[in-house]
Formats: sequence, structure tokens, C-alpha cells
Amino acid sequence: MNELNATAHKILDVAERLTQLHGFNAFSYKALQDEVGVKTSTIHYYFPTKQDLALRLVERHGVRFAELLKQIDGTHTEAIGRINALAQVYIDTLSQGKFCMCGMLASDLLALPEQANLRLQEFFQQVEAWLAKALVLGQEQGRIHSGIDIEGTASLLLSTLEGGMLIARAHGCSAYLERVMNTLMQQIGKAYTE
Amino acid sequence: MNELNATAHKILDVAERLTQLHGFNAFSYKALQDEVGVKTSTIHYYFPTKQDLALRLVERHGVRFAELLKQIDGTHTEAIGRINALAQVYIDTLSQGKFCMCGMLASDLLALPEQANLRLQEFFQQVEAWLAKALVLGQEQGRIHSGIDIEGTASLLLSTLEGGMLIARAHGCSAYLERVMNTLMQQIGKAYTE
DNA sequence: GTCTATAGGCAGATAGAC
DNA sequence: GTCTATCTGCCTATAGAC
Repeated sequence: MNELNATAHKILDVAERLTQLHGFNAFSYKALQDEVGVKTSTIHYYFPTKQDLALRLVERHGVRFAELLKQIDGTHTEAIGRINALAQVYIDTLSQGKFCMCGMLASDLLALPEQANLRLQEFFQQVEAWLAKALVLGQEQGRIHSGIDIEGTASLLLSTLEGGMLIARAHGCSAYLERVMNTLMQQIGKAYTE
Repeated sequence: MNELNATAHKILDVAERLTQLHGFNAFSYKALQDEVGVKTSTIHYYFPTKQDLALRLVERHGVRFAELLKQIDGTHTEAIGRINALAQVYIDTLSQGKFCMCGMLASDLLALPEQANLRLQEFFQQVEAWLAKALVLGQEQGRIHSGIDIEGTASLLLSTLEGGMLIARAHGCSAYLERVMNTLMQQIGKAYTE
């Protein structure tokens, strides 16, 4: 990701924003030109085809998200706090009218090159692995019910974030996602059955 | 929906399939022409603009889905069976490589006319209301935990279906959605805490 | 590395014959 | 109701000057 220069990063920044707003199929190199301020031919210099752009987009996002998760671990010692911090990232994205980058790319799946598809799968697995770790920590801290299936619940949390975000955005209301996540957290949290 | 003739329905059939596979932005009138077997000008005769097409698509889908839910109620007396039957519809769709029609339209939200957006919201609310009814029935039948928030859990179920479907499709594996739904059903089902 | 210029094709949409 | 023919503009992508 650091082998890219400032122009390439700026192109990816705009492409990322347009993807999250409209979807990968719904913006053109011309739209990037208008926002980035360089000609489409310059964009093709960095990303010869749109499929190259898709791959770089998902690659950079995966790296950055890994850093974000590490940062949350550094600032939150409690498992519940970590999961809520992740949820807040999704809620903040929603409040900008945007959908999850990888959720959007997943909806545009058939337009992506195979390699981007693989990176997308890795991204989801990466977040689930982080969630599973947080759930185990929560059990040790006595805040997460000990009877739950860790792997299944990690997948459930991610699915709820993605699906809740999708529906919340349709309703134009980020509170929907908050409510859904609170409902789930109450059901897996210890307070629920005690 | 019945004011449409056979050609119009066939156009909607193909448009629906292409939407679920590629997204609403990712197919053209030309693509419809090739599959339906009538010229693009004929398609414009029925659906003057693509936004008209989007609206009709979501309208017909809402009507049909309401019929589907009523049918499930007719064939299943147990609440758990009803919810599982709905989940099976999503799983079957996935096994055809398709995403949920309304989930896909929600991802293409900014390309839709305002009226289609409203219909989309109604669709999600319709399914949630049905799920809430099933949850109440499940409580009466002693199969759903009595302490849950009905409205919140109905939203949680729908979010899990949509998000689980999105991620399962990226993984090319409908078993992912099954696993996620089973995990959730175990947590809200009575067997879990008894 | 960024530009101008342009290719070749497809997009959504319309006019008018039958 | 369906067709042929066509418009205008945008799409991805490339060639070649600077």
C-alpha cells in the first residue's frame, strides 16, 4: 500500500467514497477525474483497468482495517467495549450516508476480478477472527455468556453489522443499526440470563 | 401488478434476476432485450425509464413476498417452523447465486427514485412485522425465550438474514447463512437457557 | 507522470413505420 | 404492441506529445 504515491492514494480515496455511496458499478473514471482533478488517462496510468482498481481498493481497505482493529485493541481492554467500538465505526460510516466498503463490493461481487473476491473473503474472515477473540476475552471477563458458540456468534455479529447497516441505510436512520446491535449484545451478554 | 401483460411480466422476471445477480446499475436495456427477446424500444414502451422499471420491480416483489409469507403461515403452525421456512427461502435464493432482491436494491439505493426507496422501506417493515408476529406466537408456544425484545429481535432476524446472505454469497457458500441463522435461533429459542 | 485527442462501443431514450 | 433506425452522450481504454 505504501508503494502508491499521493495521486494514486487520492484516486483510491475518491473511488472508495463513490463505491460506498453508489456501488462499484455506478461510478466511472470520468467521475473520478472530476473529483480527483486529474484526467482519466492519468487514472488509467495508475490503474489500467477498473478491475485493477477494484483489487487495489479492497487490498488497501483490508490493510487499513487491520490497523483499525489493532488500534481498538490498544484503546479498549474490555471485550464489550471493543465490540461496541467496532460497531461505532459502522454507525459513523452510516451517518455519512455510506455503506460498508466490503459489504458494497460483496453486493457487486460478479463485477470483481477473482483476486478481489478472494481478498474480500479474507477481509470478512479477518473481522470474524477479531470478533471471536473479543468474545473469548469477554467470557474470561465474565461479560459474555459461556454457553455460546464462539465462531458462530462471531459470524452472527458480522452478519448483523452488515445487514443492519444495509437496512438502516434504506431507512435513512443509523439508530436502526444501534438498536439491532444492542439487541444482539444483550442476548449474548451475561446480564441477559442472570 | 395484474394490470401488466405477459411481456411486461417477462421483462420484470429478467430484470429481477439480473438485479439479484449483478445489481440494478449493472444491467442494461440491451441485456434485457437479449434475454427477453423483444427490442429495447419495446421495453421502453412498458417502462419508459429505468427508474420506472425499478419502481415496478420493487412493487411487484413486495406483493409477491406478502403472498409468500401468507403461504408460510398456512403451511406452518409452529413459529420456529415459520421462521425456518423464511430462512430457507433466502438459502434457496443463495444456492442460485443470487442475493435478496430488496437487499440488492438497498445497496443501489442512490440510483433509485424516491418512490422505490419508500417501497423498499415498506418491504423491510412488512417482513419485520411478520417476524414479530411469529416471535410472539413462539413465546405463546413456549419455544421462544420470553425475555426478548420482540421488535428488536425481529429487526435482528432480518438483519442477520440480509447480512448473512451477503457474506455467504461472497464466500460462495450458503452453509454460512444456515450456520449464522442456527446460532441466532439457538440464542432466542427456549432450549438455550433451559 | 500528466496531458490532449480519440477510438470503438454501449448507455438510456425517442421518432415514426407497421 | 412491436419493430427499425437513430440520437446524444458517456463508457473504458489507448496512442503519443510533453
